[in-house]
Amino acid sequence: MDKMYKENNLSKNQQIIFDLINKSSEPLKAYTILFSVQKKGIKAPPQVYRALDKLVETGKIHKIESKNAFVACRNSNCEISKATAFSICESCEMVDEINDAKLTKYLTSFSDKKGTKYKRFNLEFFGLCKKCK
Amino acid sequence: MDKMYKENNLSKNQQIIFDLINKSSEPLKAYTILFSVQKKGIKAPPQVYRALDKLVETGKIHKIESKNAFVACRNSNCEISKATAFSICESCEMVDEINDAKLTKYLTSFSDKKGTKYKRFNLEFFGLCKKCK
DNA sequence: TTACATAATGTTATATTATAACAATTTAAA
DNA sequence: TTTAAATTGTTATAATATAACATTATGTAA
Repeated sequence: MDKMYKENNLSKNQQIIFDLINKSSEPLKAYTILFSVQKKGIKAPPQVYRALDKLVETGKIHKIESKNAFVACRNSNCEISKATAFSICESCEMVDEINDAKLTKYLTSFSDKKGTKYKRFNLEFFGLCKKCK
Repeated sequence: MDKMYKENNLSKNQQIIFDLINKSSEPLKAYTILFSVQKKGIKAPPQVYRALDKLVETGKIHKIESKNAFVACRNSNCEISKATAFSICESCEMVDEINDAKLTKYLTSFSDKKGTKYKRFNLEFFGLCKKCK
């Protein structure tokens, strides 16, 4: 049978779900995604979670842990999600990815009191966004 | 009736659940806690979640967002959980609270490109702990 | 002390988030 | 072209968390 996808490295379900997240202005939850893509034939949670897992793994999206929700990566510098930072508005729930070279460098090179370095971090800032202030 | 608690500022359920988390060497999940405290009369999820919420609110414990689990605060400097940082071992799942004044100061005073400052942050580092390395 | 507001508790049911397990198909590539 | 790996489809269920409501305990102020 003809190949069903090839233009890029995403599979059909991955592409559908990435597109949805990518054009969203806010973090999307797994079941919100599920309901949105049912018309496209994605009918069950495992299909969504598998695509999300892969997209996270490849750095195309990030999971906002404090919200159990997903955003598209806006930052070519966070190679495969080793170093992620977000600002989260406590009022409107808006999430922005922070792309700050100095911050990344500071945290990437951080070592704790025992001298241990870490290969990955996730940082979530909370406050009020410009609109809500 | 006689007052049931007063030695400190925690209620009965809060104290039971705090004690359990405080003496644990690893993060505890809500349902693990629930099973552990059923013999003490705490029988339903809302009782656990309410105590956890209050303990988080007052800074006695922290939630490890990437694990949906809770640890006791080991750091008198993270006043009411405004500035939390943890190291998480990807192999043995061990979690340590990081208490590093420079790090805290750096992140507390961080402002993004638009000049926005944040009133709270949570940082999770991932890597291998000393034992697992 | 009594009366009142607030906080905490107990309880049932249910909502939300996530994975296990297995069969089938598609893809890449040897 | 046949084989391994990745992806998909599907059903069921596990794990995490909250809604809603009734009751009791606690702190405080009249």
